[in-house]
Order: sequence, then structure tokens, then C-alpha cells
Amino acid sequence: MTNKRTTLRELSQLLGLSISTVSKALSDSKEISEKTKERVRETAVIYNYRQNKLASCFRTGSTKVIGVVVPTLTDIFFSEVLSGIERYLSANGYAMMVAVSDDSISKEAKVLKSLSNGFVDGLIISNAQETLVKASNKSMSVPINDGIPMVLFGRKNPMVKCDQILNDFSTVSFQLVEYLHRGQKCNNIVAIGTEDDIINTRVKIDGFKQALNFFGLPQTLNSVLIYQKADLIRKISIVIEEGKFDGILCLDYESYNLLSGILTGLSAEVLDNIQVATLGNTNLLKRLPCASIDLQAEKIGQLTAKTLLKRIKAKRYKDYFTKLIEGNLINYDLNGNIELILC
Amino acid sequence: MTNKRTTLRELSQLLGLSISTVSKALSDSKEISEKTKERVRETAVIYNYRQNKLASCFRTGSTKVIGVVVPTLTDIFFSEVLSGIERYLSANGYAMMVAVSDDSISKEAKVLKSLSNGFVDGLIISNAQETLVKASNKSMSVPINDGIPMVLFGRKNPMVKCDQILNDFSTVSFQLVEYLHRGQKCNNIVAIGTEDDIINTRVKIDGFKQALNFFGLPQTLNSVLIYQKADLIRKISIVIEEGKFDGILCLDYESYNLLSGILTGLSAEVLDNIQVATLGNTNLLKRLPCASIDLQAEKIGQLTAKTLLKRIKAKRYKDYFTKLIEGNLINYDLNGNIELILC
DNA sequence: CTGAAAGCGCTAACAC
DNA sequence: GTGTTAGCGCTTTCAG
Repeated sequence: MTNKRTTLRELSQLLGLSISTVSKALSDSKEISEKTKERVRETAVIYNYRQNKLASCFRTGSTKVIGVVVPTLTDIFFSEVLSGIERYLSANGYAMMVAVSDDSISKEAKVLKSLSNGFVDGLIISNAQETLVKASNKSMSVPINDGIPMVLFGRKNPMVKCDQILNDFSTVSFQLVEYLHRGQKCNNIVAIGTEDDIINTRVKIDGFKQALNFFGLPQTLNSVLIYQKADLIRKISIVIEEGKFDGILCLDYESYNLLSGILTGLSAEVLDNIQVATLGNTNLLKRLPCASIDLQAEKIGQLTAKTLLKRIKAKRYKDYFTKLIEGNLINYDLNGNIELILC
Repeated sequence: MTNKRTTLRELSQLLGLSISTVSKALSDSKEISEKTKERVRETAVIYNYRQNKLASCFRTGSTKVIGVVVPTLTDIFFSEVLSGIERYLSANGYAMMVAVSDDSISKEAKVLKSLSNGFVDGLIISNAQETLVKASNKSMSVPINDGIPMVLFGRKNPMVKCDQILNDFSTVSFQLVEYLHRGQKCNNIVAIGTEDDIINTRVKIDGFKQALNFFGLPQTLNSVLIYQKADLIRKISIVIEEGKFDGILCLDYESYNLLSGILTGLSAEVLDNIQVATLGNTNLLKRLPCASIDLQAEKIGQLTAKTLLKRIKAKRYKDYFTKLIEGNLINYDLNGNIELILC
């Protein structure tokens, strides 16, 4: 119930020792005799001593706190990455501050500025859409100027020289086309997606087109449908009605969800002639049986955190790398069974 | 590129002013003349001065950081609450540290201890399942002893005297039964759920049973099916096969998902005779057309944060309240249309 | 093995 | 309007 916390000074007076001795004793320094350490520890417990972290961080200049900035918290990809980051950090004695950019440059700039004031030892960032589309350096210049160790994930930012952990979306798309064509004998494949994450979507489209070329599959203006949600629903419906495609590749979670809604209303006859493949993890695949590539978000989080801690420990400002994470191709059926197809 | 940051002292020497004058000037104190302020600000910009937050927090004793502890980051309910918390906090000049308990007492104790060392001005917690089921005080005693302002959300903890923001799950269940019975003419209703969040599930079952009694609906041993995932799938399948129930109430997201998977395989004939109602927000309702109660997680987050900041500002250690948040009953169809039924 | 002392960078009471 | 000063609680040389 004590509101005022015991300080080192109080403890030292209680014990008849100097502050520095008590400090060393509590941090288990070998300069201090075991007997003294024991006495100090006992008294510390009795008086409910708790180190003032703020003071020690201030003194040592390091907080063991990592700042994480994401575009949103309600997208399962970012939730899982965050989960991986938290797991790795807390296992290594670090804590995590979380801020949200809402995909806006100004909010991102604001939170990065406020995180760059000494409170964090390093930053993990997935940039706002606006920052990337406009190639703005407004938000990133602050932490960069301050020389704060930094790792990016999820969305490539060519303007920033630092480690970046990204999905290998080009390969992911390619693999899904391969699955649809070779595995499911689809010969007319359409890719659908929203405009929400256009930077990554472009990479996915590249992989998709490469695959179409590679397998000698037809490619028209309608082979790639990228629209905003409402328009996409309309376009998909039309395409399905026309019945020209036998394979559909969903480039993001949202388009998969929209597609599911549309297909649910249709007859088994129609459904039997359409194969679906999508990006996404098993938490999301609750409707259509389909093939999917798990983006390994949790793993990305852990790797990102690991990379950052390494950078913090060994401050070398070169040899930055961009790591592309492969996806796991899985087959998901409605009984919840999961089968790893490739790896 | 400067790695060493400019300090107030350096700035003051550069300007030929005292440290305190510079400090006051930068915080726009009215003690300082406008002319001096302008000079100071200019020089600060030129030399890229950035306040050392750690030092000022240490000095003032307040960090404007709130610690948030949740059982998991990958559950959409907690993601949305977190999103609401972040929104409110950042709009009010606060930052957020996030830690995960993984529903374990020891992890919760660990993170709460490390958050209670002066780094945060207040705590927002949704307790670990284990803490609540075992009625353990191991994790909460540390912040309570330290007198850190604290608000709980999502899971009632009767052991802790502080503000608690909870869902009104009893009423939620009642309303869904009312919807199924009065609106959809169901007369044999079964409630299904997992064991993941047993504390809240019990409250939901209470509301469910009250409603059955209130509306004079039949109640048997099989009216409530609470099992672990695999068993639940089996039980649901049996119940549907028997065809005794015309209404199904899903008590959590997971059971809704499982049910969706099971129903998808069935004939339209069977489906037409079953009405589904569930707890959950629109992000989750992507399969079955159904009625649902949105738990307003984002709103809960904002209210929780608001309550905490109020407590921090006016430190009164009494009049703690428990607020029950009502849900919004909505109707969801497969076109993504949402209709507010009540509220 | 223990203690004295400096000081991290800043704020705020108080003096001028 | 500006400067002086004390000190937040801790770590860390350096002396003894």
C-alpha cells in the first residue's frame, strides 16, 4: 500500500551501507561479499524495494524498449507479426511500445518523432501506404537522422537503408499459379485483389504474370482485377457469370473473403468448375476449400525482432540486407484439415 | 547523421543563455520573451536539438506511457480493443506499451512486474484465464501494491478493486435468444461454445438459460454444448443430424467458425430449417447469413483508455465502477449488407 | 570488499 | 525576463 517507493538511499541508510554498495549488491556484483549481498537482498524484500527503471535507464542510456509502428492493429497479418515480435522481445528481456500510423504519413511522422526521443533502443516499422506510394521521407527522416537502429518488415521501402524482412510475394503468386495449373489443371486463371496494399499487390501481379508466361497460359486485360471493394465484388460476379475462368487467385485476404461470399450463393455445379487459391493463413480460411500460402507472419515478427536486437548489440552501419520470406503452400478443407503441399 | 544528440547545455552555451532559460523557451513558457523564444527555437532546429524524454520523464516522474497487458494479440476482439486504446491514447498525447500474458499466471506476473517499475503511468489489463480460474493474486499484487492506476477490461476480476469495463454478456445471450425465438420463430435452441474463455462463457450461459426460462423454451442437458474444439465439432454434427434444434446460438467466434464449416457441407433443405445467431463483429461474419451481436471492442478500448486517463489525472481511490457495455444486434447477409436491428 | 563522488539531462523553485 | 541552484535515483569510476 506504500505509494512512495523505497529508494536505494533509504535502503542504504537502513543497512548502514553506502548507496553504491547496495546498488552493486542488488545487481549481484562480484565486488560485494556474499554475506552483504544476502543482507541487502533481505532488507530490499522487507521494504519492498523496486528499482526505479526510469532512473537507471536514464543513467545507462538504454531502455530495453523497442518501438513498433504498424499501419493498423486489426489486420491479422500485423497482429501475428506483432505477436511474433512480442514473443521474441519478451523472451530476450525487451519490452515493446506499439504505435499505429493508420497508413497516413502525418500520423506516422508524429509517432516516429515521439518514439525517437530516447525512449526506445530501436524501431520496427511497417510503413504507411501513403509514405510508400508518395515516396515521402517526412516520417522516416527523424529516426534516420537520430541513428536509431531500425528494421522494416512487410512492405518494402526502397528509400531507407536498413534491414528489411519481406514476403516473397512474387514467388508466392508464381507458386499458386503453378498449383492451379499443374495440380488442378486450370488453364484460364484470373487474379483478383483490392487496392489496399498496392505496393505489395504490384509485386504479386508481377509473379502472377511471370507464371502465366512461364506456363504459356492466356493473358488478357481481364486477367488481373484490382479494384476497390465494391467494384471488385461486381467485377468478380461478372467474371464468374461469364464462366471463362477455371482458376481464381486471390491476391489478398479481403478479395478471398469477397469471393467466398459470392461463391456461397452459387450452385454446386458452378463451384465444381472453379478452383481457388489464395494468400493467407489458416485462421482466415474458414469458408471455401482452397489452396493457400501461409505468409508466416509470426515468423516474420520473430525474425524482425531478432535482426533488430542483433543490430543494437553490434552497431555496424553497413551490410544491410533484405530478406525474402517464402510462404508455405497448404491445402485447407472444410473439416479444418491442413495439408502441407510444398515447403 | 549526428549520433550524439544536442543537449540543453550545449544549446545554452551556443546561445549565451542559461540552461533554464533555454528549457523554458522551448516549452513556450510565458516567463520568456518572444524574441528569446524565437532565437532559441531557431538554434534548436539548426542544431537538430531533440529533447531527451528519458531525462525529463525521470525528472518529472511521469512518462505519459500506458502499459497494456492482454492474453493474446491474435484474437480479433483484443486487436480491436487495442486499436481503440491506441487511438484514444495517441490522441491524448500518451503512448502505449504492449505485453502479452499468453493466458498464463507466470507470464502475466512477469510482464506486470516489469511494467510496474516506473515506466508506465497506468495499466490496462485483461487478465489471463489462469489468473481468473485459479483466482490467483500472484500477478496483480505487484501493481496493486505500487498503487499504479489501473483499469481492467473484457474479463471480470472480482479480486481486484478498480474500474472494470466489461461486455454485458448475460444480456447479449438473452437478446440473441429473443431474436431467434420472437424474430425467427425458433422453439428449440441450443447454445454452443468452446472452453477458451470459460469465465465469460459462464455468464453467457446464464443469460441463455434465463432467456429459455423467460420465453418458456425447452431446456435439456443438451441445450448447452461447451467442449474443446475437436469434441465440439463432433457434438454439433450429432445435434444437427438429429435435427431437434431449429436455432443455434454461438457463444464465441470459434464455435461460429466451426459451425460454419459444418453447415457448409449440408443441403439447402437442412440449412433452411436452422437459424444461427452469434456473438462477434462483422469482420468475422463472412460465411453464414446470421444475426450477430457486435461486442463493440473498439469502443471498449477507447472507454477503457479514457477511464484510465481520468483516474491518473484525478487520483481518487474510491468509487470504482464496473461498466457493462451493451452489444449491437445486427443482421448480416452474404452480400456484406449490415442491418442494425436494435439499439 | 566498501565508500565517496561525479553526473546522466532535465525541470522548477527561487533569486535577482 | 533571465539566471542560479538543487536534485530526481541510479550507475560507475576511482580511492581506499
